[in-house]
Amino acid sequence: MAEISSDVIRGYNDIIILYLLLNDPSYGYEISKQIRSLSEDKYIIKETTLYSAFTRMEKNGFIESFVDQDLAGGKKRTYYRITPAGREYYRAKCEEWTLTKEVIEKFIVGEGRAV
Amino acid sequence: MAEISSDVIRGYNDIIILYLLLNDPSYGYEISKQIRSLSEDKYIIKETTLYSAFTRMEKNGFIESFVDQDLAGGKKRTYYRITPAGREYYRAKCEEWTLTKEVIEKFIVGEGRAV
DNA sequence: TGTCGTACTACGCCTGTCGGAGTAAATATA
DNA sequence: TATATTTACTCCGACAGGCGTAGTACGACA
Repeated sequence: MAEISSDVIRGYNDIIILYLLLNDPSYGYEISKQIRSLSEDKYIIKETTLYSAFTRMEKNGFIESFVDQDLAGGKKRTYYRITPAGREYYRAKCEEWTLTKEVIEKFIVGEGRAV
Repeated sequence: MAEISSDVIRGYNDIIILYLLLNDPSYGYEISKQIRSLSEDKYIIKETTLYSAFTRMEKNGFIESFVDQDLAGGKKRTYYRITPAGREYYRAKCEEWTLTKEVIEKFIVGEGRAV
């Protein structure tokens, strides 16, 4: 089966992550599991990709972090919350997606057609 | 208006170029004009991107080049022709596109919906 | 006792894209 | 006739996101 390559997904990890933060704050491990289950195992984000996206998007003001210190065993967990700028960025990226999709589909030969 | 960013198009330039070689050989300048007109000016590929894609794809065996030496004034023009491996690569990339589109659309909130 | 799941961090490489500059001949415009 | 634009590339180096590898540390389960 075809796999999703890193070059193809590049530029979309941001919106995938932000989508999962639209309603509630969340954290790395949970988001990675949600991406996996929502995509029906078709896309499994790499940990390094995910956490570096958090760092970058926080730097850009699209998300904010806060730490839950009170987990069992004194463990901590870093949550992320989407900011208004992040919502705006998400909206813009969705528009860009629509446009990009239209453009790319002009260069795709549909299934069943001879190539 | 939303613009197509380089991160988003990354990974699709190959299929855009190969699509334009499916029926006939062509060359850089013509392909760049065709991309522009077919996309209705929504996507204008950068020259450096285009020519480095040629180099890379030739190295990978997806296209072959030949030179027309007989242009007016002794000018030459480098044409590219898609190979069977290139057709196979194009087909695979189209499949990947279908899959990727399905995945990404699970993380997109449609127009008119509150975000 | 050891492996699996949870929840990360750090380091550095790879690759496609792009900005900028340069070359040079043909054609269009003033 | 002089200048600008179009055609048709080439070279170099920078950038940024994704990813491989490794490491840390705790709890649960068998």
